[in-house]
Amino acid sequence: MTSTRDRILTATAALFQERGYTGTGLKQISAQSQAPFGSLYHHFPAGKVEIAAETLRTAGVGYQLLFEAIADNEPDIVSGIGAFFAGAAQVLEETDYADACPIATVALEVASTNETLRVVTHDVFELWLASLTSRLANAGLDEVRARELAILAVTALEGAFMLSRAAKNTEAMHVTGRFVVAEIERSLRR
Amino acid sequence: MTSTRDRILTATAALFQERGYTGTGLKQISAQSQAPFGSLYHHFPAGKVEIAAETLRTAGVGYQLLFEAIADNEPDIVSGIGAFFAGAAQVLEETDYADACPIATVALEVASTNETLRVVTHDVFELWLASLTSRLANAGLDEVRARELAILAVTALEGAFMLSRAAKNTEAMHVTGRFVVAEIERSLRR
DNA sequence: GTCTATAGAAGGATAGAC
DNA sequence: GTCTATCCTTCTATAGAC
Repeated sequence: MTSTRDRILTATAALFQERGYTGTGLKQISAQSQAPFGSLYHHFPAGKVEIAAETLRTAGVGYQLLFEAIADNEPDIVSGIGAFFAGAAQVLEETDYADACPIATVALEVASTNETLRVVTHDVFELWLASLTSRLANAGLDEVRARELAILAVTALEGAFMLSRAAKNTEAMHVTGRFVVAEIERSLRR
Repeated sequence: MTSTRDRILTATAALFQERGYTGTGLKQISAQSQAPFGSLYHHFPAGKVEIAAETLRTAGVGYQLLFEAIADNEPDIVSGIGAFFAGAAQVLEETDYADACPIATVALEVASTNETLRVVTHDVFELWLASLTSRLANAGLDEVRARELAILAVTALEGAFMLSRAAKNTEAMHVTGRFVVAEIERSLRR
């Protein structure tokens, strides 16, 4: 029982992953979400930018919940992050390298061209960093170190998505994940 | 004495950094390069994809030369990579976070939508990895470890560009750069 | 050969029928 | 209030004037 509005956001998120913001047309969103074209403007009067902003915020929260679900299934934060990188690699393989980060492509596209959306992508990254920082701090790290490691994890993940998708293999995701895990382990042992 | 062809490639690289592939129009390229619209098709008969492919290859080599120039000015590979991250942060600040990686945005946009350009972005990343791997191997690391560290450096750099541009600050670039430098130092000491 | 003018398709947005 | 048909702009690409 998904609402039209939800279908629009889900379809847009998938299109953003694959084609980015400028590469995604409203007519594509209408087709893929099985929503009549007019419904787009009924639910999002401000048009494409409003759809994009809502999609990014929703997908950003969804991605965080996915991480937390995976992390909560693991004994500690280290294996939680390891499992997340491994899961990302597996999803890439299973979807022919289409299902990656719903924010990344759009973040780079809008950083210098659309201030409204740039702020939304920034907010999503900060949401992730805050969540990860607090988990690392709970594991025993001081706040400063926890945030630094969170930043490393997110930047490394995003860069690994980029190289893995370009290469159509998971080498970068696996290698990068191992480094991040090792670095966090080392910090915790200190 | 820059040729029309060179001006087209330079202008396109700048537009790709700021707006990405689908966000860049041929008319913008024509205007920014001060080349008549017809000249685009004179020099690149296959149109936009050919311009993009040439731009990515040229900018990819240029970026590698920039890294090597910086690295050759430093006493060792560790401070070379440190200087590169620091330089990237400085350029971001000086250009209001517009002048970043000429490949990154396009790489994510085309990964699932244009096989020709996907391969070009992959080739550029592999060029960088090969160069960096050989420098790390020359510094004393075995080939496997050298390639792993090269992958970490490139993924971390690309992710740091993404978060720094979204945030309009250099925190991610500085933090990430320090981790990469520390990791390489540790490997070399072993 | 260099460049302008335009074709044909696709983009976002909107008016108004029902 | 849902949806279709259309508007105007912008896109890539090309034809042909000079």
